[in-house]
Amino acid sequence: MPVKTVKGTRDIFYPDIEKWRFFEEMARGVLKTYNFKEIITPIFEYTEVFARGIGEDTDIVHKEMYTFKDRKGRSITLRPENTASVVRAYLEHKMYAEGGVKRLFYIGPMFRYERPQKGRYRQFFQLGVEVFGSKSPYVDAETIELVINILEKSGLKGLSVKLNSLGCEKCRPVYRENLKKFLESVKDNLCEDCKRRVDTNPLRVLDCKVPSCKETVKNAPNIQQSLCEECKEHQDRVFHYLETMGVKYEVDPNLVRGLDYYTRTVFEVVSENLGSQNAILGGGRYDNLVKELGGPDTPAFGWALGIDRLVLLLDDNAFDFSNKTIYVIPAGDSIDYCFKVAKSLRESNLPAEVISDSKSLKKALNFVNRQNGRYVIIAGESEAEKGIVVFKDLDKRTQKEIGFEKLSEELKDEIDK
RNA sequence: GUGAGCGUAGCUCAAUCGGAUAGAGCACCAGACUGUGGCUCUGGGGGUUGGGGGUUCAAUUCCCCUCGCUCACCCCA
Repeated sequence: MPVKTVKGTRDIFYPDIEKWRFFEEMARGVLKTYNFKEIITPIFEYTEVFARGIGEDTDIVHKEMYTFKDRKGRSITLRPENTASVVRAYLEHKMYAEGGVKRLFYIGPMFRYERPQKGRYRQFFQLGVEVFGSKSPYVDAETIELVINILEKSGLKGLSVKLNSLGCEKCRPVYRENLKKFLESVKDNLCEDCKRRVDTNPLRVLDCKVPSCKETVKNAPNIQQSLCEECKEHQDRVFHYLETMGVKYEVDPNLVRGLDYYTRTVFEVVSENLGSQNAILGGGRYDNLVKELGGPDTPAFGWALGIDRLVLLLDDNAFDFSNKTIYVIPAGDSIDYCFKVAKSLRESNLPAEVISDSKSLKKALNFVNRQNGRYVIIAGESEAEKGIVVFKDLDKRTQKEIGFEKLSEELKDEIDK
């Protein structure tokens, strides 16, 4: 095997691609009904966009980016996520000047240099949304409801929605210090990783899976009880709207997200049917990012969904993979006639394939069988002379003659759509 | 970056304690069968056993290195 895909990347093709397209088209439809507009940003940006947008201290920026120098020596990075790029675009095109609320969605590949495993790839695909210009908790709730809607239309089971608030620039630092003090006092009971995190990312300790850490952290100060009045009020209203909208959720005070920019609402949807990479989407509010990147003070909310992981969960049985192609088979020197027939079918929006390379009718029929094909049209010399075709339904084991002119009309009754 | 498991034909897998020309099923190609299908029968093409090195009279088998895949850790979608 001379050349292979790069580690952590893969080819996606039939039949899996059918599931991708189903999801993508369904999601686009839903997004349209919430008045989201698509944005396509470049898959690479100046490294600075991500370094500043995601946060220098995050793992993503630290060790997971595909960064290289272009021919002029500028540092370029393949996007590890898309929020930073969308914010950059929002600012570059001064979209804030329109006033009001801006709703954008994107869909496309992201790149992270990580060790691949189930549900985790170096090139993976995300569908995401960003809402700019609203600090209303209604936006938090509705944007979450939007993605729950998409998930429900995907037919997924065994999902749970986890919700938390990380506070704002006023209450978070206070909480962070209190937590740090607490963790220092119980440091001996923590795992090695967590001992390190006490300084680098104390909130992350709350989410550690090591049993001893879980136990230790049970008595840690709870962010839910440390929220300031405004944050508390915001969260209560998010809860209220979610309940009105019929979205079921659970509050998880230990939910922290890996990106620096989140404020207040954070959420995550996990599946019990994936491996250890069980988060299929995550997101939250980021009220300071736009300002930090040099824009006007603009509150924002967004989420990103892992399409690879979602497709992994889609039930094969929910898809019709049956072969609806009408195979057009020549007999004798009738390939010209076959094309006429196929053309006619295609004009009527019926999928047709001419079998031009088969040495015999028998072999052609054999081929169709192996393709799990059902419909065959024999368009041989004698049919061409009479201006008819022979239509066969291989499942029903029936065949009949149809006049060329009546082809699409008659087939509409025969073909199972 | 760390750890574990696995790499044999296109696919799924065999190959005894280290032993002969590495086999089978499915798939593919051809014929029986020159205009009517899934069956059957016959024949055929396919492999540097992931790669490199070592031990041995002899390596798919044992050892080392390396690459790849998978899962887990870290982290995340």
